[in-house]
Amino acid sequence: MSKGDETRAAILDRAVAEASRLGLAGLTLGSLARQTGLSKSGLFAHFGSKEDLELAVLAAGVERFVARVMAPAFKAPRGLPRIEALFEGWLAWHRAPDLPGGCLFVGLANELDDRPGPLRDRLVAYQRDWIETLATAARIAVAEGHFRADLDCEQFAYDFYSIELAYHHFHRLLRDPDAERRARNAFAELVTLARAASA
Amino acid sequence: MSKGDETRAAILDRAVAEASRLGLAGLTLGSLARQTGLSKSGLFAHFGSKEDLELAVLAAGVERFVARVMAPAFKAPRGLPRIEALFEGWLAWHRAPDLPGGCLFVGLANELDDRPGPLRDRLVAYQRDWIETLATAARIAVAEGHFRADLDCEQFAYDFYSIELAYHHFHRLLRDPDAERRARNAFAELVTLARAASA
DNA sequence: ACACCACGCGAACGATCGTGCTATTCTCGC
DNA sequence: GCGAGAATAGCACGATCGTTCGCGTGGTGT
Repeated sequence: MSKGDETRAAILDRAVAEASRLGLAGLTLGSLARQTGLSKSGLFAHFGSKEDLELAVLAAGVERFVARVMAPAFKAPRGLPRIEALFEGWLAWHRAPDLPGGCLFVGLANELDDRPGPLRDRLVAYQRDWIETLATAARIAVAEGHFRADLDCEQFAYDFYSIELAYHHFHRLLRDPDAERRARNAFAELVTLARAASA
Repeated sequence: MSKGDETRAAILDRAVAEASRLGLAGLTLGSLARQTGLSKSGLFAHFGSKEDLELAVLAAGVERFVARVMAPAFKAPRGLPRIEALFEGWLAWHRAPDLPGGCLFVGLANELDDRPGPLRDRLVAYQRDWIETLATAARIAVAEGHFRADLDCEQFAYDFYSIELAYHHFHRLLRDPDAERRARNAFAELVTLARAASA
């Protein structure tokens, strides 16, 4: 890795952490330059524009998410074990030390939901992928006989996702010490319902 | 109402809408002045500082939320009907025309979760109130015999809230046309579980 | 109707934003 | 170890941020 790539990676490290805490609005070239010890223009040269930096931050976040949550889960056995691995991996993701502000995507989602552009488009695409992954995992669990045959797998993905969002909210905004327990309760209930024979 | 109060209210109207779409970061005195036809300094004079404006926006949002969601729900009969009214009122709240960016509080939550200060403190207090209201409503439903006796009412509030957050996410970011149906499904399931006799 | 004061405007402030240019320093292949 | 090209610094730019101040003007209470 050349010198340039090294510093670029170091910048992105700080940028991801900053974006996690303060969002893209709080991610400024000035503060980023201060934190990395670079000059503002020296830092800027690594990215053609602010938007390119933001895109790079998003890409770096996705890369980490895939490596830490997706990939390990796909090493777990198909069906319910994989779904449990996704749940656990995502819980750990929320508390990753390099994401001091919690899940990067939840923060970005609220900032970008009314701001059209390539950044928003990519985030939406990633989110759809992630939700589709959840739904597919549920379908596999049905095929494996872990979940009941008539399970609405898209609804399962929605409910799964809603637990994540609530955890983020209760943990990061309200600092609720019970947030994790509540999330686990909700997940256990969700799984129980998915296993049960249909009514 | 004096002239000053009138313009102040008009400013807050625009400010609430702007904060709903773009968050507090996108809420600038300049754009607000342009939209209201005031000069920047003239507008500024109505609020001692940007933070005071933000606090006023939050207060105005809470006022509307109470008037449109809380108050009507408390006119509904105690127990399950009231809980259903809370759910419906909140669904309507998300799509209020004066909140073009969706629920004001969800947007603010993500912006303030790592930004200490009086603004964050107040938002947290409001959110705790809202959650406590949900839990209390569930306890009443238990007392009325609508919900089973051993229901975990705090967990119920968590699950209820998670549906709201997921709806916001699927509706506003992903523009998912099924968002409302998914939310209703999840709510129906939540109620069913709360009614059922304990396992 | 008059006086007064709230109300709003205009100009300017220092800071910081993202972004160009030019120069200097450093790195790495030969 | 030298020369080419990448990497970084320095400086300046226009724009916009929140904020201050002084000055008019028009709404308001008597």
